[in-house]
Amino acid sequence: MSPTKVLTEVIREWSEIFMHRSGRDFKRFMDETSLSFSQLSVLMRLKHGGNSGVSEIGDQLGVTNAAASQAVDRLVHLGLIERTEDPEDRRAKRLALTQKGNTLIEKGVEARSKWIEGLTDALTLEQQNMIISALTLLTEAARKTKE
Amino acid sequence: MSPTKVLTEVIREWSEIFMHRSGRDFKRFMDETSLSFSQLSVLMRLKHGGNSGVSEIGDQLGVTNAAASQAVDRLVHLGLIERTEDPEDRRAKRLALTQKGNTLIEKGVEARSKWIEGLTDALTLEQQNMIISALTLLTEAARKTKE
DNA sequence: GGATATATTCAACCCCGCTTAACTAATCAA
DNA sequence: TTGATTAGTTAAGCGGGGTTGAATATATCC
Repeated sequence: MSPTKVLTEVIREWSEIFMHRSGRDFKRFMDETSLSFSQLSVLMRLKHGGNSGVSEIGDQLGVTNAAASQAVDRLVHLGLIERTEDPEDRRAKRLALTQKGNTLIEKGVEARSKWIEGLTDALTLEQQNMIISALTLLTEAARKTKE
Repeated sequence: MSPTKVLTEVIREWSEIFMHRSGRDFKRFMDETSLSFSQLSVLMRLKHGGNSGVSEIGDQLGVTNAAASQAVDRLVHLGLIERTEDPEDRRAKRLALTQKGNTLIEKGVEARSKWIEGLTDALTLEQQNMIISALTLLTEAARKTKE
């Protein structure tokens, strides 16, 4: 079997396990925070992709601006995001995570990566170093393919 | 900095990127298939954890049995799962993916791992081998920690 | 056999997030 | 300046998926 074929197979298996566990953790996170999929998507978008306006949120979520506006509004009332007028174009709003929103998302990421960290406890130092190198490679490659 | 500290950091970063992209892909998959988070959870449970009854589905989803029953019913009508009487205990039903449901989930997994496969194209053979080893280690470790 | 427990479904109701449509306000352009 | 366009909000209504509680059928226990 060619190495590329093996790599594909390995990636598939890992992705499946990762998605399965992370999906469960994500669901739990939704329940704990009482936030919907869309609401968390908005928060992660702001965390990851920087600030943006309401329409961009709607585009990303694949919903109408009205729906995006409502979602944003709920998050503002929860104190998780800030909605200020854009000084450059006073029709538009600039959205940003509040401190509270930011730490909430970081808690989520932390929770969802904790189980992987548990996996590495039993590994030798050499194996850990290999994983560091491998994930670093993947992370860098992913960063390069912008969006 | 200790290697464990670095490893934790590397895992966090990789998880964050992975979750972000996969989350987006998952959302797209939900839209394309017109299936809800819960419905896909049920399908993945059946794909992953083997067949089960309605109550177990409910437990896993964290909803009442009535809700689980309804979710199952919708999926049966969509032809994605099969609901047959359990011959051992005729009060219970045994749920299983149909061929259609199975290929649908596999399509989903494939779609969600494809972007990672794209990342590895530009890597040397040596780097690819390292990633194979690393992900294999992680996958095996994950399999060992049952559930 | 009769009482009780278990697995699932049915029925009625509720809430949330989406859509469409109408509206406000700011900007652009002739 | 005024008409068209763009960003966002608001209101009304719908549907999906949840809940509780009763109903049904089978299992289990004495």
